[in-house]
Amino acid sequence: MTAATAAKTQKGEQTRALILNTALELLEQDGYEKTTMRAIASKSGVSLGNAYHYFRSKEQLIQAFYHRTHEQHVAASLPVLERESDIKGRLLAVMRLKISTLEPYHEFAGVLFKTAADPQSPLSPFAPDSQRVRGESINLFEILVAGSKARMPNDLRAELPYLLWLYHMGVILFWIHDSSPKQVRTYRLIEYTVDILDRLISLASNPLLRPLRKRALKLVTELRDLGA
Amino acid sequence: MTAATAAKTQKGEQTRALILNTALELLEQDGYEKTTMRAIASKSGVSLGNAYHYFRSKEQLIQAFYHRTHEQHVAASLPVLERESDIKGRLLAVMRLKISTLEPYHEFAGVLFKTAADPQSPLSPFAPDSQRVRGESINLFEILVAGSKARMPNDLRAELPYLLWLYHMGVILFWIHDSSPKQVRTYRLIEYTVDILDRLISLASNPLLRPLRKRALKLVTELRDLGA
DNA sequence: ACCCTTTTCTGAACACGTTCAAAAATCTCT
DNA sequence: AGAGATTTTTGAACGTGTTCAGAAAAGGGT
Repeated sequence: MTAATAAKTQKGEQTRALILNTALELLEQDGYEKTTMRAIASKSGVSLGNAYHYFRSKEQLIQAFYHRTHEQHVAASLPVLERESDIKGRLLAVMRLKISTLEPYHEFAGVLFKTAADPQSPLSPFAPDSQRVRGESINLFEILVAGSKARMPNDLRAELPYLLWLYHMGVILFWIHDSSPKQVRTYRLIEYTVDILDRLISLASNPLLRPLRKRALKLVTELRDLGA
Repeated sequence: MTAATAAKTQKGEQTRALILNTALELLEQDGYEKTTMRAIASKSGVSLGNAYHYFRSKEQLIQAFYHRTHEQHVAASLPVLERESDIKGRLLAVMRLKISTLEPYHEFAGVLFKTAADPQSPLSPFAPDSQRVRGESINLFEILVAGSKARMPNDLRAELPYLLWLYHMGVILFWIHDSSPKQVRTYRLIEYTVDILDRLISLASNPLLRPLRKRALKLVTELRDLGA
């Protein structure tokens, strides 16, 4: 169980769900700062201490929020991935949907990422605690790659989902700092970078670039091994 | 003045400096969490309120810390840049020095980055408030590029410092999450990526890659314009 | 039905970052 | 040197996230 104190009773499950739901509700409604633990407890009709019985910290609550938006994103992406086979189109759609899914929360996304960037936080995308969420997230890009007809070297194909996930994290980081109206810059960034990535994937089969490709992929795998 | 309330009197300057110094001292000694505003004020022999007269927030204090490590990094880099002309060697040295400069603070660097990642925070590397620091930081890479004999297209040469700064931010992000002993993984990352970047710069003159290069550079400039 | 264990829940407390009105010290100008 | 304006400094207060000892409720076995 990646979460905090699990509920061990039927009643417990109920209370836990109640707190979580009101938390998400308040979070969307009032943003991060205004959503105090006291407000959550109060609106849930629960004592402050009880909220902490089910959620180790305020960040825990946020993690649940993350997970929800991720599920929305996957739900929105899958239908598109069914009918689009071009890898460029697939990636473009998935990335655009990611941003549009996150759009309503742009205001306090900074705080989200802020806690996520702290490696000591269980919220960190690289932390073991969020491994499940990360796995699910990468999984989407596995589907994206597997279902495309794009021709590319096998070694690249194996690592591409992870690389695209990394890329997608970078785009989110950009988006968080993007204060342009309707986040125009982020959408522009996506259009450009997806085009560039598409070209790079095409070029990857070129023998001229083979050493470079090998080198880059070795970097990825070696760092992964060093991590474990 | 990017800082908080400036000191307007000689005495004020003194107190301001006193608070800042004890803050940095405690920060290095006890880490972020243990260094409370009360502790800083207390050790400085000043009231809590007075600390807030000179520093708008705890984060402000941290920004000063950032700046100090940056200056140390530049001081360590310049001598090397004098005697090394190969761009690969220059970049390798600068990046290694960056990490070794930061090394003592790895433990609480997460918190540093945590606040830095919040776009609403003046500490954010992309925020207008830290423009000066960012400018100085990019400046180091301008020196790095200008003093190298590497041949490359002019359009790339113009944007390379900024791109390298971006790259260096990415490495720092990786370093923060790197819990391997002595941060071996980060140093490995640097070796690999510097090699790759060096090869990419060499390849950039190749006509085959011209459209890709143009496209990538247009992305950079266009996003910059959209930002302003 | 009883007791004992486990779980749920409460309310008060703590330390923290931050704010603010007002006192004290300092500066400025005549 | 003195008066008025500005700056520095204080101390108390507020609301926050979080903790904890223990009360209340629920569950389980005989």
